[in-house]
Order: sequence, then C-alpha cells, then structure tokens
Amino acid sequence: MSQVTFDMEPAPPYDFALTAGYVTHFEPRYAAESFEEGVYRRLLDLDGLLALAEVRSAGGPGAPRVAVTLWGEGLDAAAAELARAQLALLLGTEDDVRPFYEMARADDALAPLVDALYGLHVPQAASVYEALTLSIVGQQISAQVARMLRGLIIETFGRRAEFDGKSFYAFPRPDAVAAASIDDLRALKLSQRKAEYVLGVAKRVASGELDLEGLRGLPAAEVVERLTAIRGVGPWTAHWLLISALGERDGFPSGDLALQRTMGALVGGGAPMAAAECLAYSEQWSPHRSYVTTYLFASTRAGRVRQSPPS
DNA sequence: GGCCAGGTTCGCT
DNA sequence: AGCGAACATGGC
Repeated sequence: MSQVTFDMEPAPPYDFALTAGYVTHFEPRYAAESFEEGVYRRLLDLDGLLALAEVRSAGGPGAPRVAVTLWGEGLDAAAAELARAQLALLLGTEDDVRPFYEMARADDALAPLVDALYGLHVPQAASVYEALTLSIVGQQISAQVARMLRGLIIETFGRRAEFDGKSFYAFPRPDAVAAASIDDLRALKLSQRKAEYVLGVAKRVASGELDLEGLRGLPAAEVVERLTAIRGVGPWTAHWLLISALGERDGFPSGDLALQRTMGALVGGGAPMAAAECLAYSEQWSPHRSYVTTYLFASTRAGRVRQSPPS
C-alpha cells in the first residue's frame, strides 16, 4: 500500500464543506462518495488503478486549500495527476463563482441564497458517462428511491476495494454494465424501460459507438441535440448533464419538478411554477443559470428554503 | 391504499 | 403536435 499526498488550491471564494456536502446530497454517503466528519472520500479509477482519495479542508477563508491523501497499490506520478484532475472536477475546485456572484448580489431573490451558500462551487461528474447513467436512473422518481437505485448499481457493477476494513466502490465502467442483462438490471429494481436505457448507453459507450467525452467543448445547443437523440434522454437529462458534467454555465432544467417547486417558493408566491414560466423568468439570470440551478437545489437539499407542497 | 416522486417514450387522437 | 398511460419503488 502506497500513499501520495498533495494540496489543491480552489478558486476563491470556496467553501469545501458546502461543496462536498452538495456532492453527497448532504448525506454522509451518497452513491460512490462519502463526506463524514469533514473528510470527503471516493474510490477513484485511475486508468484501471484503484485509489482511495481522502480530501480535507486545509486553508482559511481568504486562501482556500484542500489536502488530498491517496491510498493504493503502485501509485505513481501519472496516477496522482489523474487523481488531481478527477478531484478538480468532483469538487469543482477550478470553478470560478465570482461572475455569478456579481450578478446575484443585485438580485433580490438570489442575494439571500448566495449569503447562505457563500463559497459553494458547481461540482462536476468524473465522467459524462457517470452523470448520464445516474441521471437516467434518477428520472421521475423520488430522491429517496434514486439514492437506493444508484447505490445498488454502483455496488453491483463497480470495482470494490477495502481500506481499514471498510468497502469503497468505484463508479462502474461502461463495459461492466454492458456485460449485464436486462434482467440483471431489473433485479436491481430498475423498471424495464430504465433497464433498457441504462444498458443501451453502456453498450454504445463500451463499443465506442457513442463518444460522450467528445461532447465537451461543443455548443450547448448541439450537446442537447446529440444527447436527446439517445433513447432515454430528454431535455431534462440533457440540461442536467450540461450543468453537472460538461461545465456549461448557463444550463437550466426547466422541466425539473423540484426546480419548479423551488422557483415557486422563491419568486412565484408559493405555488409551483410551470416549466415555461420558469424558463421565461430565468432569462434574466443568463448566462449564469447553472449556478442558479445549483444554488436552488442546494438550498432545498440542505433544507434552507421552505417549500409548499404541490397544489 | 392511493398518489406522487429531481422524465421519457409510446400509442392514441 | 398534442395528450395520456405506463413504468418500479419508497414515503407520506
């Protein structure tokens, strides 16, 4: 067992606990990662090499810094660089929130959110495939059910490693899922439809027919067009991927029920706001709508905005 | 027990 | 093109 340590310097302002908490949905464990007692942990797949990353806050408010410890067999400099790159995405360290704050300060609805969530960055998935699979699984169902399903998929198809007697799972590679059958996925409580979607994506990515990473850098409209051509991917999923995996700053999943409720609570007088109305209202937040979305979701995940139930 | 959840597709008009 | 049903499951 070898050990590698290094520091990362996130773009200020950066609140490590808030951002790591958002990643794990403010639960101690969520999907492939955990955030307990100030330590963010995730089993990374570094080109086939498994390494447990442990990340802690190590700086002050003015000069944010995080300390990373990597545990694994045969870790070398190249593996450490891969880990650094993955963690930069997962913890949003290179994300610059300042342009968003400049706009939000002057907005009556957003200013309180920024106060409450100051330093929250927009984290990115380690891969587009991971974000897509988790998004498909999470379609239409409650957050609770989504959490269970995501955990089952990761623990069934992800590679496992033990550290200190505890099990950690890497997010499954496409070929591991592609080797499964529809029935295998149905056994994980996915519906027939979702099993088909998840398996279809895994097979196409594993075969090289579908190049999800190649979407990086394309114009948002083209990304949406290519993603929605995939069976099982509609506008909500495409926009969510823009925000959560592709670094787009102006994504807005107006079809999201939770977003519609939060918008209603925030600027709509209480009742849920219709998708079209959400979209129209959001125009004034362009081109920072990925941040708005993240801050809205964070406020509800962390229970900071009171919502009225759907009427 | 019925209805709804961080949607999407499919089959009807 | 637009609308309703089906989908699996846990919680209220």
